[in-house]
Amino acid sequence: MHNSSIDDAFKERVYTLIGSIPVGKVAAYGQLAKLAGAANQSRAVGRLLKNLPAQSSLPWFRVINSQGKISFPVSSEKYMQQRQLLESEGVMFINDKVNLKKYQWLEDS
DNA sequence: GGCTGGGCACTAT
DNA sequence: TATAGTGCCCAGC
Repeated sequence: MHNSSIDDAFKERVYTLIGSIPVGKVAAYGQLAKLAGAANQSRAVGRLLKNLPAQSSLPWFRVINSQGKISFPVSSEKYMQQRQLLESEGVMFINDKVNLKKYQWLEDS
């Protein structure tokens, strides 16, 4: 309905998951939501990242959308910062997007 | 304190 | 590319 808030346990699980993404890999918002036990809450994941302190040690930049693209305007500062961090880890961009087949984090591997 | 409307770092057709 | 479905959150009443 209205006035809901992100469950604390869900939050914790998402943070833990993000911290578990290996260097050089990426994960989708929906993927994290599902792993955290709430399949339809991809949007909440995005909200969590937005509220994250800028100096947080969490690798928030390894979270992108299901199309393999960064969820910011291509010319924005945030976009370039995120892209640079990923490229510095060996994640390559082709036409502003990542090859998920190659770089998506598979929880089991 | 309760409701509503609108904005989003989303996804699936 | 566009549209619909979905959920979190904030600003005004």
